[in-house]
Amino acid sequence: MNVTIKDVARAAGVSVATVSRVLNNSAAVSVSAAEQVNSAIRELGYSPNFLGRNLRRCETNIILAIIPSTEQTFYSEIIRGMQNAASDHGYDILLSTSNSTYDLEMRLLNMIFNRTADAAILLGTQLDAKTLMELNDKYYIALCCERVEGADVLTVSVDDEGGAYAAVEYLIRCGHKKIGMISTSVASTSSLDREKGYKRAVLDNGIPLREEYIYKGTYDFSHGAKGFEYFRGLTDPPDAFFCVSDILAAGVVKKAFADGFEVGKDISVCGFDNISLSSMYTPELTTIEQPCYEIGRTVVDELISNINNEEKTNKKIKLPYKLIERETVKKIL
Amino acid sequence: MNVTIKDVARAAGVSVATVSRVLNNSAAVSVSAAEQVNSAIRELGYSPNFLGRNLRRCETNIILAIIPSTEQTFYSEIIRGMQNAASDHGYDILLSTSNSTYDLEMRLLNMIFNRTADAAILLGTQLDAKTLMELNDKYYIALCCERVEGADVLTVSVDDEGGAYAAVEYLIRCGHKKIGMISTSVASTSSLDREKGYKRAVLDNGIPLREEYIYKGTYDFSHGAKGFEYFRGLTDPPDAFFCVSDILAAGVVKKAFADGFEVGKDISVCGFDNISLSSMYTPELTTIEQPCYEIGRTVVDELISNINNEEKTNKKIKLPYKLIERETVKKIL
DNA sequence: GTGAAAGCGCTAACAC
DNA sequence: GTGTTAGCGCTTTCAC
Repeated sequence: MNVTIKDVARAAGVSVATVSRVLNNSAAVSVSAAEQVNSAIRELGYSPNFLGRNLRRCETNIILAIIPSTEQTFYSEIIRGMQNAASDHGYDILLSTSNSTYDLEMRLLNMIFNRTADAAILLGTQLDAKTLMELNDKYYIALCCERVEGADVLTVSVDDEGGAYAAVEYLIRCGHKKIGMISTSVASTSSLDREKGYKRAVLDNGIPLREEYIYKGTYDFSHGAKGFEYFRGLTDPPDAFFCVSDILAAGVVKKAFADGFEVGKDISVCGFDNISLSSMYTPELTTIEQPCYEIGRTVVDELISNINNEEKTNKKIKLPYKLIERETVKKIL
Repeated sequence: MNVTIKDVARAAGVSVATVSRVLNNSAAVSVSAAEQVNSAIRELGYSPNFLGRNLRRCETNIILAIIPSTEQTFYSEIIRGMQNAASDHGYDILLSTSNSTYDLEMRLLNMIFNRTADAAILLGTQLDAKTLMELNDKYYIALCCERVEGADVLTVSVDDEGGAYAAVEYLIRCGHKKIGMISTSVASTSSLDREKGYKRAVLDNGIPLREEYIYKGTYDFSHGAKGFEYFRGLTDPPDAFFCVSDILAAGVVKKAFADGFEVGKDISVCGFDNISLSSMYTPELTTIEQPCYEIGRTVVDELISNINNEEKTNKKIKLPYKLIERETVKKIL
């Protein structure tokens, strides 16, 4: 059943070295020999065993991307970007999901320890800076979407702080002064950076910063509604809401509607990510778009350049966001 | 840098065979030797090179799952099911996306040809029955969610026809007699099976079958609106709509609302899948739920049993659906 | 309970 | 332009 390079060599009447040469185009081979080999390959239905090749070469040309879950639909474009970039360099991207779990993430990282993968990209990690730095010393890793404070590791993400700043400033420009933010209390640098942007935009525009205007929940849809309820309970509730994700924004839109508010007329909501849901919703979500495809391409390009250059750069790259004006923000002025 | 089993053996003062034995628990080793080895492993930070192991064993314990894209959020639970089942048998699931592209799918399948993966699961394939059967002869493959007509290959999916039948019968029970169906014209057996279910339910209930009541588009959200528009253009339009997916159902709900219809009061809509979007929508989507987690577990369990038994069963398994009553269906009676 | 050694399939010196 | 061969890191007989 398992036809090997030896079988091909025998059938073609040449040595295994010659077969290997035509397989890899690694050296000149006479046309006649090449023909011989190729027809033998075809006849025998030969396919090179990469376990042998990879062992010999000490490389797999596989990059592992570890994502928390495939539930987050906005990973989809990132992955497409990764794949295209990888393909350009002869690499393949393989995905696996960690369920945001330390144990599973470690088990998957094992693939780089045991040489089953050449590198790993972490889209949201449970590991701390110290561990990450140690890994980065011995292996090729990159962070994507979520940076880790203090980790000097190649990181590619959107400009979270700038995006949040733009969102809030847009809300202010539309006439809003009481702006609530729905963020998360989970350890997430993207949320933290977006909070920074929110605060800076508020302050820069001469609006007093109120701590009670920042609600922190989880990334779950239900926390959109919970956040909205929380704000409605305040004596002086906000009339505009900046959410750290579109899922959360959708949550407040749904809850607000259920409570009799017309979003985009009575109150305003702005999300972040621009996932496909955002334009499927009624009303359609105004949001900050991440350049997902570009993010994916960039991590992989940089990671492979690290692999090839043997001089890790550990760049921290922030790609530009884009404000997408749709229907959930009311222009008061 | 690369510490191997030899280094461990040397450091522990034993042979590589002994190290291998403690690594795999494959044979009795004296406690003292085992301790020696384990501490050497710890000291040297040794991690076995799986390329060597896999080459030797002719197996990788990796199952490749090829999905069209991660955009379809309902794969998420399927994957979780796959992972858990795989983990129970000492396997890992790796994902890759084919973008519904023949070339990319083939490139990924290459991983089973070149022994980088032990088996592959196809969630919606571009390959035809003949190719699939040939692959199934030489390798371990399985189909998930989408069967292929005439392919005698292990297949696990929801009971598509039964689910559609249940949806349409529910609509009828709620008092509807004019039921339109929004399906797809792409080659998809799940759509075809759901059409069968629709037709059977209509006929079984003494309602005449009208060909113009079946609209065929793509899986794209926009085709929900297009389908709705098409139906509104009919001289005698339906007042209930069964959609082949929740995305499509969401499309008709949004369009209907924009056109001034109150879904769940003026007209009814029922989807399929029960993706997370369905309960985030306003109104929330009535739909047919797929047992995603179970589907994932089942394919992997059966696939691994095929691998172990050396006697492929090629079962065709249809798992039960569940009607989820929410807000988009009006009860006329 | 342990070690020596063959060999998994492949690539890449090296010699011719 | 081609063949011989060592060896990648590992597991597993086989002998002791």
